Amino acid sequence: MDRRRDEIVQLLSARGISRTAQRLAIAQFVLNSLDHPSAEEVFQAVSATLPVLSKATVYNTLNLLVREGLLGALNLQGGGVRYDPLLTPHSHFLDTQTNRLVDIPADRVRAVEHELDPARYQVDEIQVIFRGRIRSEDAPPGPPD
Amino acid sequence: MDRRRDEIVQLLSARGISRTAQRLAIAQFVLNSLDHPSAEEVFQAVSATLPVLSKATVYNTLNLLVREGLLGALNLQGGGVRYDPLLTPHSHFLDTQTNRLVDIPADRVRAVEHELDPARYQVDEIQVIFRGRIRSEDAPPGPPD
DNA sequence: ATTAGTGCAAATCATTTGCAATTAG
DNA sequence: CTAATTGCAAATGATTTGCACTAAT
Repeated sequence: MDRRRDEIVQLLSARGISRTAQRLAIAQFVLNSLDHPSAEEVFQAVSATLPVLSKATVYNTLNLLVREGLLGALNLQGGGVRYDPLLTPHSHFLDTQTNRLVDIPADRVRAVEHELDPARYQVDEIQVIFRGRIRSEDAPPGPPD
Repeated sequence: MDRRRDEIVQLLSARGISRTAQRLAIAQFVLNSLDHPSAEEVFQAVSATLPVLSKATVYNTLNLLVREGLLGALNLQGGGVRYDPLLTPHSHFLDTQTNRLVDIPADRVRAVEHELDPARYQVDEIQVIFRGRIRSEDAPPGPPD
């Protein structure tokens, strides 16, 4: 991880996306973000470093990155889209207390993929969202079961 | 299935929801619907039988039913909430061709529930959405178009 | 009669779009 | 220079809200 300007420029120009200060800043922020930011959060964060920025450009650029397959988008309830730079298959856990969304490795839920009859269902994508509480982020070594 | 007025009235009054023509009509429609309608679709359908109806009332009533645990709500991408009268745990398959959303019995994906470490994650709800194509049109459950 | 529910229109919220000014190639 | 990109503000679409009016208990 930790993609920096050089790599970002590469990714963009490889797809014929012309290089602008706004796109660079937005892409660099969102492609390095760990916490699934909303468009508003991207706007706030990037505005801090790049004073000349409009929301329209944020939306345009985020849509562009998604369209080009560089960024994932997922919408949970509450009418807000969240962006996710992790493109390999994985699931999400939404902590209903903190509203924090954390990634769950794909192998944890790999079982699902084989549960539907392939003769009837052609599965292109599986989205799994767990909702509940995370007991501790840094897990103090609790007593084993 | 096939809940009709008597049962609906029961369900509502059991929760102290006063009986109005609008609520009855909306509840009767949505609690019997098989195809996960949107608020707009509920409005259209119910308006046909109950000419005096506003969208505000549709939203109010749908929110009420969800709040009272009589109806499920799920929002997929595209910014629209869909309502689901099936309250027992189950998954969904979204046919990306027809945009049709079908229920998948819970036992098909039961495996997921045991994949996360309960010491770290307290799972209250699991939402699974499959996206792809449904192959067979031979004898799908539910009425034909 | 008192309270709750409804309809309408205005208000929000997130996102999109039209267009003139600006910048990239 | 010519086309693409930006910012702004207005437009959109889904949902909510304020308030006068009507129906429920």
